[in-house]
Amino acid sequence: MNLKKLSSLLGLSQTTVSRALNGYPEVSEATRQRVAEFAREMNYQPNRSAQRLATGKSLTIGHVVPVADHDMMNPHFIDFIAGAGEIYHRRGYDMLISVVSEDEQNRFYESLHRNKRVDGVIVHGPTVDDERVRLLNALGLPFVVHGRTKDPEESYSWVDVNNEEVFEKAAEYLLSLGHRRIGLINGWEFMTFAERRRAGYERALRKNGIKPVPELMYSNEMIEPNGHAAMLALLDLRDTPTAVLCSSVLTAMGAIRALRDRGLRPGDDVSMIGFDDCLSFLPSTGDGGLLTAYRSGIRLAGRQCADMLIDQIEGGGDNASLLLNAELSVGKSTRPLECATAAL
Amino acid sequence: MNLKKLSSLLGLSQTTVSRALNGYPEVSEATRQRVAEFAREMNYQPNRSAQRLATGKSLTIGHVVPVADHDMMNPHFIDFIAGAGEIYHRRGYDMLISVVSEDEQNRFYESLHRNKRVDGVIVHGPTVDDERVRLLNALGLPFVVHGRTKDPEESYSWVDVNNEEVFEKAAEYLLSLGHRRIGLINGWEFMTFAERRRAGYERALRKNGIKPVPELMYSNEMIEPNGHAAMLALLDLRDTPTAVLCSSVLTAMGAIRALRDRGLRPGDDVSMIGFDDCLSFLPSTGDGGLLTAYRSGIRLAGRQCADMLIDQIEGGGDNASLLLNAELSVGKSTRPLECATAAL
DNA sequence: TTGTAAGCGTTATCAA
DNA sequence: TTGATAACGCTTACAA
Repeated sequence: MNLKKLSSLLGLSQTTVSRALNGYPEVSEATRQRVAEFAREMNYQPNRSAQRLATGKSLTIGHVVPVADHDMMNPHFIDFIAGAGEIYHRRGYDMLISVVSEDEQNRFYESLHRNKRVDGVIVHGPTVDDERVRLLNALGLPFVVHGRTKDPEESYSWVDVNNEEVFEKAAEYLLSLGHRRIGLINGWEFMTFAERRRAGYERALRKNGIKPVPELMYSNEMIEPNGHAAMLALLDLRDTPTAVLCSSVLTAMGAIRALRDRGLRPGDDVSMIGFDDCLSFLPSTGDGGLLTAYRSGIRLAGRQCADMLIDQIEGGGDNASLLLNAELSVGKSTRPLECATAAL
Repeated sequence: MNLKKLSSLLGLSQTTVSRALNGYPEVSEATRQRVAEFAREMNYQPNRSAQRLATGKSLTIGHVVPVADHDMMNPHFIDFIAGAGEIYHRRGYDMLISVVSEDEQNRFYESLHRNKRVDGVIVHGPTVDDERVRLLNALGLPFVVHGRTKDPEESYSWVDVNNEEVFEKAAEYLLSLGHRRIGLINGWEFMTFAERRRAGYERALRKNGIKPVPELMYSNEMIEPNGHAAMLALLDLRDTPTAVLCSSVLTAMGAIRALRDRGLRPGDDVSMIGFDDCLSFLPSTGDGGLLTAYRSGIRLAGRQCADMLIDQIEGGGDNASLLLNAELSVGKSTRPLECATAAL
């Protein structure tokens, strides 16, 4: 069933039927009713390709993910996608996810644009100096970055969490509990979020007269085994940390496993704070939970990015930005220094 | 830049240019070369919507995921997507992911089909009696199921793991170590894979003269906290199990946490086998790893499903099916019964 | 080997 | 308020 048949059956022109279906004002209420009802009855659904061709809009948002990059195809990503997907569905957009090798990536963005396959894209996992931002700006393809680059001059839309502030506050919280030797298990620091987190951590230390030392800072992909390895290394130091800050709930889990391997207990022996994106398949963190953590719903970030991008596409609009606040919720993994068993 | 401009610049007809670009045989090698080069030079990329409209193919595969269903939007899903996405990219298809509420789901499949938005879909997480299979067969929309329904008469294409056999073998392995009281922490048993796993588990017990008892069997969403809760409940039994079979590496992690909460150790006190989909962000399981597990790469399943579906679409082909084998790799979490510390 | 012309199923511009 | 008619950019008979 297509427009032509539908309209001939109705004894109307395609134009009128199309207008009726798309809510144009110049259609009489009577015919609109009749058309709508008949269309439903006939199970008519407009051919999307034809619509796209005629309007020049694809009604599709793209997400390009590098195939080998674990840091992107990670459990956080799926939650983001779930959030964004809700919005796309609600606002009548399709979500196109492309799995592309690292080196084809730029060419692929160009192709998405030239092909007119998407009206815009979401950029995941921005690095400190991300070439995608320049590329997309050059192409004129609307986009929203989940996160930020380092350069404050670059203009683009973004949704991000207050990473620097959060890690500063987290470190300060540990300092307020009396901890002076605090470890950091961070993500890759060519990723902006990780760089910012380290900056916040270091600032808190410095404000308290403590010099950040490299031996307490680890930077790696945020997966459980890396948290485990980093914590083991920290525990092997001559002067071990009494508290550790983790950039992810996954590395925090690994770190806790390392503590247990050494017969230590989180909280009791070493205080731990994780940064949690509220992954639904993991144990609950936060108030009363296992792990003291700053929490920021990544699903929410997905929704916000999607809405912002569509607003931009439809409004032809200016760049926007949104800083989400992560908040601390105290669990069982942090303890004042004096309450802790003498470590080792 | 579009075909019209490109061809007029070349002094050729659209037809010839189109044919040259699409590898039709009736074009002279000389012009093909010339066209190809010029197109590259001009950065020409065909408008996908126009192609789709003209050919009637969308070159798109759909994945419909219910929004509220944690069991689907889970970390396994992302790995599947990564695998499928690789194939789509390689074979020139787009991946459309739709996040839809449970109750719109069927209508959405219809709409995808009527809209001509996809050439086929992958069905995730089939239940024992899955209405989507009937719906899609009725619609005539090509699809491949990742998993199976219960009804062996239903005809459709699928890719699945030997769930029943694997759980039978896993239980037998535990039995061979001397364990007689074996717990099962399963997924939701309206999902076919979980039902099959229980069947395998029960068969192994019965073959060894042991009657499966409900108090040792848990069925729930496969997330860490549920594994934790189930194991706690098992440990609260008057007669606790000496070994436990977990349907997921996530519930296995929760179960291990529960053991630790009670001062017990996996392997030493309670043997554990998990079913692992090789989630890259988790600690390694298998040979020499923490957890004895049956392993089956879910990413591979994604690739297989994608290839099978595209073959079916392009070949106009018959239904196919593929049974993947999971294999046991022994880690540190299983021990002969006599070596175990007397539990509790 | 190349070209002409008719779709594909919409939307959008005019005119009535 | 409605209707012809021309795009939209490609593919594909059919002709040459």
